[in-house]
Amino acid sequence: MKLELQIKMNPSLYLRDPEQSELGKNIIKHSIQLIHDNGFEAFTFKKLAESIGTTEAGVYRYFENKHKLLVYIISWYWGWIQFQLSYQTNNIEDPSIKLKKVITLLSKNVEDDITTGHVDEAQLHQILISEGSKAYLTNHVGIDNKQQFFQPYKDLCNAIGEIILECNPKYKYPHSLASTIIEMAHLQNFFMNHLPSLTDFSKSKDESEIIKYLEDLVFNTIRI
Amino acid sequence: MKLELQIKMNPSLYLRDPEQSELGKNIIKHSIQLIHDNGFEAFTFKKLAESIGTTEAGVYRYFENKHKLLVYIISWYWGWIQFQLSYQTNNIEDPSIKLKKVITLLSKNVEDDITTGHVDEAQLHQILISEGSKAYLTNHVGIDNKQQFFQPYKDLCNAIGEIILECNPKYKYPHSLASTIIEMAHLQNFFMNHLPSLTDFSKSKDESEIIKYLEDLVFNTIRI
DNA sequence: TTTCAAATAATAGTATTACTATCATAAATA
DNA sequence: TATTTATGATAGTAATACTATTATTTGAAA
Repeated sequence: MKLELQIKMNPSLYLRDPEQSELGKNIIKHSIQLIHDNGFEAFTFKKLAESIGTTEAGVYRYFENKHKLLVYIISWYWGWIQFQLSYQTNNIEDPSIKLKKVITLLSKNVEDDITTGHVDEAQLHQILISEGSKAYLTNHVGIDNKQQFFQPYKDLCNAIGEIILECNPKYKYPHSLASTIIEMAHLQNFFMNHLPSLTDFSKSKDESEIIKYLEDLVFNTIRI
Repeated sequence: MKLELQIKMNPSLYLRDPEQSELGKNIIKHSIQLIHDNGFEAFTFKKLAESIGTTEAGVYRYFENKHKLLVYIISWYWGWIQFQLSYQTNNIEDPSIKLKKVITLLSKNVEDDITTGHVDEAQLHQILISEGSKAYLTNHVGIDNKQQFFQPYKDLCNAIGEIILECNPKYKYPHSLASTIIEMAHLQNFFMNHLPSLTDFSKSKDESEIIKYLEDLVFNTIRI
């Protein structure tokens, strides 16, 4: 039996559900590829259509605009991370071991997950590092937020906050620390690779150094 | 005698020095206003020209494109912060008091500094919160970095790293912690105002809560 | 098996953006 | 006074971010 992981997406993000057709899946697959390769600014629906072998109008039937498509794939990623988190921390008692798993999960370069045919998680992880914050750093963040576009991020943040509170029920900033962990796992990775003097990570450019930094930061902060 | 603060800018950022003419100063002033009001995505040289009362071509004589203009005003801001930092920590012996000043300086909503005629620092601070990371989260970050576009940010990061080391000479990640402080001072502010469930700050939306969070984070991390 | 609706392909068109180019004029300077 | 230099006014182009129309294919219900 072949297991397929399905992540439930907010229907306001799309006009037609891309999971329900070959064209839809191709849109997701090639979007990830193109945004990964050239960045979100250089990404256009025309290039995407050409890469798939369909027309611009074809893409517009699935997504209203490229911003919603970006939010879609980012939401998908957070849903997938949420699943990985519950899977990997299942049956673990010690909350500090759970928290270490979280830090590693967010910081380590991901391998492609074969149970999700049309999504390359490794590329998606890179997209999150370089483009993730563009999902919410917009003028219309309020409108998007009202439509729950950032729910998967918030859910993850809550889940991590819970683990932090299990480690230290008296810690006062579990959500802020959770969002700090998430954002810094990505940003320190970006800095390490592109602006290394903003970090203390040697030229090896190894994510394990980011993990050490974050573990030191987090456990010194929450220790009682 | 009237003191005017001049911040030395990287000449590769502009075609003609905007400090040297009325039109140039107007470009800076109105850019800050427009980016603050409508966000960087909605900002165009046409709208800017209209707002000043000049033509698009007039703006292009000063800046090659809107990205360089954004990097320019952001660099200016970091230069100004650097100055504030050295000014405010001058004659202070205790490094942990210096570090607290840094956190406050980065987190607190800024007031307009009258010694800089055409720049509204309060608006600039808001721009940094919402648009700051767009300066480097691009495809061409490597090229920009080679041209030293991010030098003011790096200098600030180094200066903060030095203070961290004064507090604890054995701390292993002074630069990463410095960039974490800078980025989180802004990001937690953005979250507080737009995605509050990613933080633990009450509805008062008071930056002093961010300061408390960061002080707790930083001093627990570096304490010996 | 036919029929009918839904999905897709092909093409065209528009407003805006991000520029480049040209030429005339005003101001500053040598 | 001659001449550079900055600005203003206008025009033009390729690309982007869409919308609209029509024709064709496909797949499910009658």
